[in-house]
This record gives sequence, C-alpha cells and structure tokens, in this order.
Amino acid sequence: MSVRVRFAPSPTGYLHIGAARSALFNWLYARKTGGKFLLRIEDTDLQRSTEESTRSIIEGLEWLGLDYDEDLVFQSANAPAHRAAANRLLEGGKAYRDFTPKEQRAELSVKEDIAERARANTDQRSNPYRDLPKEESDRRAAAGEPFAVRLKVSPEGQTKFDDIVYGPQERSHSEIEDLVLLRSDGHPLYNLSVVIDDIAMGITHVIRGQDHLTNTHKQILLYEALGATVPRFAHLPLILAPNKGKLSKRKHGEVVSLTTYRDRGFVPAAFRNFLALLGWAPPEGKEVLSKEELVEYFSLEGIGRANAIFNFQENDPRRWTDDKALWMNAEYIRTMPLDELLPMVKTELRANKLWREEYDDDDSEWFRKTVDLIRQRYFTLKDFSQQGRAYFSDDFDFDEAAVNKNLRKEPRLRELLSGLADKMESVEPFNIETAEAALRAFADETGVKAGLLINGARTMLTGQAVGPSMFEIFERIGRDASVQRLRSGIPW
RNA sequence: GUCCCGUUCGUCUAGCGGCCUAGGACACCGCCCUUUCACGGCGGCGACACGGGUUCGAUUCCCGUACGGGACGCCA
Repeated sequence: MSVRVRFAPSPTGYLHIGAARSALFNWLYARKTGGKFLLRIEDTDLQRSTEESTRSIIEGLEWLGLDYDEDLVFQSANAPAHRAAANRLLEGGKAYRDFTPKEQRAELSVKEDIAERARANTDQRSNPYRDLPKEESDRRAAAGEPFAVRLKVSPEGQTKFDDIVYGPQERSHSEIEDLVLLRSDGHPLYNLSVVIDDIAMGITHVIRGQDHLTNTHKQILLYEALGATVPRFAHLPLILAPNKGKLSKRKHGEVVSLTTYRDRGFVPAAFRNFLALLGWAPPEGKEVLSKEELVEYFSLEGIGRANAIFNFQENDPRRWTDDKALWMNAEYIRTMPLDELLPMVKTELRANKLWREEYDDDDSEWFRKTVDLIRQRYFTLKDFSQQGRAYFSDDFDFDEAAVNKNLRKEPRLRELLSGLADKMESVEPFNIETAEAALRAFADETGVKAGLLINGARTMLTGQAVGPSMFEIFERIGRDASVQRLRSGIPW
C-alpha cells in the first residue's frame, strides 16, 4: 500500500517553526516513498481559528517548497461525519451518553482542573452514566436532556503500538479516561475528529510532535472501536527554547514564527535545510543538502529521540536566531547558483526602492557581477539593501566607526582622497587593474602607504570599513561615481 | 499527583559491545591567506548526567537515582 501522510495544523496563529518541521518531515517521507503528502486544516475550534492563519500556513509551506497533493481538507467540513461516527459507536455500545449537567463540571482553569483530578485520584471508570441501561439512556436523550458522548474504555488490558521513532509503547487502560467524543452541544472533539479524518483520508503514517505520544493511545482505542486499520506512528522530538522550556510566541516572540525568517531575509532552501537538521542527521555527515538530497537521504529511522534546543539570544541583534541557521543562510547566499539568488535580491531591492529596471536588461551584467561580488560576506537577503546599499544608490549612510578609523584618524586624507579623485578621473579604461595601478602610483607620488588610501577610499565609496577588495569596488561603482564619492565631503 | 519520554562538546548531532586516546557541523580562540572584513586552509578549546550491575570488554545492554521534557480538557 502506498504511503499517505498529512500535515494537520490548527489555524490559530502564525506557523510555528516546530510545526513547520513536522510538515517538512511528512513531506520528505512522502517524497522519499513516492507517497502522498496531504494538508488538513484543523479548524474545529471556531473561536480561535482564523482565515488569515490558514493563509499564512499555506504561504509558509509554499515558501519552504513543500507542495501538497490532492485537495486541501478543512476539518470543520467533516463535522457531520464525526458526529455520525460517534453515533455509530453509541449504537454499537462502544460509547455512552454522559448526562452530567454542565453546572456540575468544575469551573476551574485547565491546570487547576488537572491538579484537582490528580488529588481526587478517581477511578477512570467511575462515571455514573457509564452503565446506564440503554433504554433509560435513549429515553432521557429523547426527552431532550443534553449529554456528551464518551468512549467506553475497557477497564482491562492495554493499548500497544510500535512507534517508528520511540519504539514500543504500552499504556494500561486504567490510565486512560473515557474520553469525550462529542460535547453536549454536539461538537466533535479533537481525538475523534483526527481519527475519523485520518481514516477518511487513508493516512498510513502519522508523523507529528511528541506531545501527541500519549494521545496516540486514545486514538488507537478509537481506531479499534471503529474497526479501522491503525496507521503507523512516528513521533518527533520537540523543539525547545534556550531555557529548555516550550518555544512559544507569547514568551519568545517572532523568532518562533516561520514568516519571520522570510521577512528577515532567509533563503527558503537554507531554512528548510536547517530545519531538517533539527532532530534528524543525514547518514553521511554532509549537512548542506539540496531538496533532492534531503529526499534521497531522509528516513524516519534517522530521527533522534531527544528534544532539540533552538538556540538564540533574545537581546543580541546579531544572534536573533540560531547561529547555525544564520550560518546556513550565509552559506546558501554565497554558494547557491547566482541565477537563483538574483530574483531574491531583486525582490529585496525593490522593497527598498533600490531596484532599477536596467538591472534586468542593459545593466544585467553589471548587476550579476555586483551581486556575485558582495554576496560573499552577507548573512541574509536584507544585507543587500542595507550593508550593500552603496552599490545600488548614491544615497547611503556612513558608519561612524569606519569614518573614525579610516578617515578622521589621518587629517591629510581629505586632501589625499581629493587628489586621488583627480587621478582617477583620467583613468581609461577604468577597471580593477587600471584602478589599482592608478592608486598605487598615486601612493608613490605622495609618499603614503597604499593601505591608507585603500581603506580611506573604501569608506568614502561604501560608507563602511569592511567589504570586498577596493579595486573590485572601484570597478563596480564606476569611475564617475567613484570620483564623485572621493570628493564628497559628506563623512567629514 | 499519575503516566509516558528523554539525557554524548555551549548548540545541532555521529555512535546501534571492542574500529572511541568518542567523529562531524555551528559558535569560540589561534595561525596562514589578505594593506579591510569575510571566504578558504591548518590547528586549538570542548561532551558520554550519576551510581550499581551484565560482560573478557561498556558511550553502546539492564536496574536505580538525579535532572529535563511531555501528557493527563465537553482545547487542538
């Protein structure tokens, strides 16, 4: 039977990077096995679900390059099927009506409620309606008395399954409550919906976060009660914050949201690559992997069991996200095929009003060479419009530290650079070699070290103390603009 | 509280009884390259949580302890 997996997020906010990784692993497994990767939006919590969130999930998957097969499924559309299944279980005596009135239920917060139950240490099979005779149950229901539907879990025995990642799992029935399938208002609950939909969609492998490991036992009970084939399960270790706590938007902000990476200049392939390495290791140790290589090497067996810490420094702008993610992005930016990078740079420049249509035709060669030159030391696509601004516009800022270090420190420089400008003005043709020759000749004539002029000129031309070889910069900026910038008094 | 899961360098991880004086990647440090900064090259720092077993031999298997995480809802 061919593999069918799914990614089933609830649309209650941005796409979390942990969820994104689940999606990636499901996708990789489907592509690896020639199976199908399906997308199901679990929007049954009407209060919290939003259309905007659904959109951002779909966009996020698209950004990561995770295409899904078949039609998108909205879980809310299947509510009638979920209710029907619950009623079937009721008819078959596998579930029962719980008439416990709403008022009797604890009005506590979730945590308090759990603590309360823990203290009470009640028998999971103690519900007074569990063994209500069918006639009475039917009569009270017919009379309009509200009821929830609970699964009747056998007091004896245990559920078992062999998790592909975590190995054999066993849980005694005595640890499992008679879970509610249908709320008293008829609304189907999560565990029921998931199982019914997974059956309907023909899911063969459920790959999801480890936080569902214990839910799995309840779901298996449902598969069995329904007489359905139980799929294989593979639970993924969790991604934790630096303090080993749960990674959450409320506590950690935008660093956990996938869209942040898009907005802050990540190359999708780089982030996908980084995500794949969180909890999974390629067999031969090669870590920079294309989409095709990822698919080729991926296996569920290669997934580790320990939770991974996503390392970032909240108050350090340079380390706003994991070091390795940033490194991976830089690696992609400097080594990916130039033709794939160019459109991304174009988008970035456009967004910052630095794009000129000529870069697409008359100046396309200039644009290619310039991007190829400066990409070598950039970390994100943002750098093209920020640190790289001087390559695309005459209107750029000067870095104070660079000005102090390379210009103000030597009072004669103002005069010297103006002289260098005069010298450059007559250089023809103007390229790396001729610019270098001219600068060195000028250094000899004036008796100063070439380095003084080189560093000074770099700052005059780019506003920065660091960057590519000065002579490459001259060629990129061009003679006229170079001369003009050398004469400019702006930074002084 | 109960149940479940986990624990190798700061971080991501390799390791599935001898190949381990524990390998790689990121980060950090040093040197080389470079009249800047990166890249690259070379080198360094740096880990098997602890205690018992089993075994000729444990990072690897078993038990316990500690620590961490998860689940326990008429949320998903």
